[in-house]
Amino acid sequence: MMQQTRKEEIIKTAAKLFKEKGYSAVTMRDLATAMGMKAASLYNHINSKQEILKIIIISIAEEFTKGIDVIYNSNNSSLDKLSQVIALHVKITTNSTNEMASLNNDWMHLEGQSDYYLTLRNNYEATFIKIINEGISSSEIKPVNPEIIMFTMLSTLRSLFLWIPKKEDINVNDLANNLSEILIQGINKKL
Amino acid sequence: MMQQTRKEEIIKTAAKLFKEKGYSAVTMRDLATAMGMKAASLYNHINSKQEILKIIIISIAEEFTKGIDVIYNSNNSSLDKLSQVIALHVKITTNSTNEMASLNNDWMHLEGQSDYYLTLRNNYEATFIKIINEGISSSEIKPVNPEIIMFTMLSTLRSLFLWIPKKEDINVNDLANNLSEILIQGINKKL
DNA sequence: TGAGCAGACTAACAAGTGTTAGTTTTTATA
DNA sequence: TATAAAAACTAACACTTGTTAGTCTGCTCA
Repeated sequence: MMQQTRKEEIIKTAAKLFKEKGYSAVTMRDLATAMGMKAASLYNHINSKQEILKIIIISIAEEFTKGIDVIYNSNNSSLDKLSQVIALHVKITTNSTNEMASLNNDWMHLEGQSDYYLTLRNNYEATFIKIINEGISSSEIKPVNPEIIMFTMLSTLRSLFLWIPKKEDINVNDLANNLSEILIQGINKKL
Repeated sequence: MMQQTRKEEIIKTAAKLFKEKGYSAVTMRDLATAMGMKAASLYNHINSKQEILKIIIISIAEEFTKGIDVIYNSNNSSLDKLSQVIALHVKITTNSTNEMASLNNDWMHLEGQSDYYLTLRNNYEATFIKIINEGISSSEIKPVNPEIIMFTMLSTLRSLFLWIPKKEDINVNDLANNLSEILIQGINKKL
């Protein structure tokens, strides 16, 4: 239906405001003002503030889960898989920068639905760890604590939404390549 | 004065609640309940909700600024300085886990004081970049985009507050050493 | 042209917000 | 044990919150 457009506009605008101040600090009147309408009018398109948050977060979380499963089941080396995970984050974050902020900062405000989100996140991290462990087994990856490896990589990748909008000049492929270089090879020149 | 104790207790409790739900979603009645008192009684000790946030954030931000200045002005190699920065983050985050959450997530709710916070943060990042650039000049560090190096390291270090409380078994020194290894040497075993 | 409808509006609600004023209880010390 | 300070209380305030009900406007198409 064509009216979906308006609903999607509201959700996109909400994501932008949520990024700036967080879900709780954004009022329906703030959102309405940003949309150029009155708060009550929003309810012609959406059912509740909660629904907006749910749509933003769950759709992206599912995108990540699907993405990493494809990567895990491919026939590449473990290090290549990790590079592909990096590229996955860069791509999704580039396309959905504001939404990524809600995913990271506001998932705990999903009333009744945060269990589902946490399940998705736990599955994602479990697959991530499997890739690392297989890389250690095959001697591609140093035998460092795999949780610390994942933590380091995921911290960086989950923070991309803070950084990408400031660096519009940087090419997406370059960014993914630079991150792979740093995260996988390190920064030590070892002369 | 001895009464400071009570005020500090309130601030510590507030930091814990702020970490769980964010500044905006925590009400003075929530805080009072967690303290075992009524909301109005909080005002015998603190002036406002804002004041609590300000104390939490500004004191830690100043600790970081002072810490990195000492490291920058020391006579170590650039890579050693970076290791010390990592240890600084691990130490402060271990001692002030909940407060770090506010620093990262709620600084934008500092009404009228966020400019000062941003100044501190910009100074911190400028010094960080200087360390990296000097390391590149002296051929200790690979000539990768220094902003991306800083972003990678800071993302990881700023996320430590999410991770440290789950890993109480891990020794603080071990964690700092592992992070230095991964962030500086990379994870590639390069057989 | 006129019926229907998407989408805006105004007005209002009940509940929750940070905070204040004034009062009572608890604690410590002289 | 009396006194004063510290710290709790009750009651209330003005304002903001998400949301609902009901209405008006303007476009689409039979």
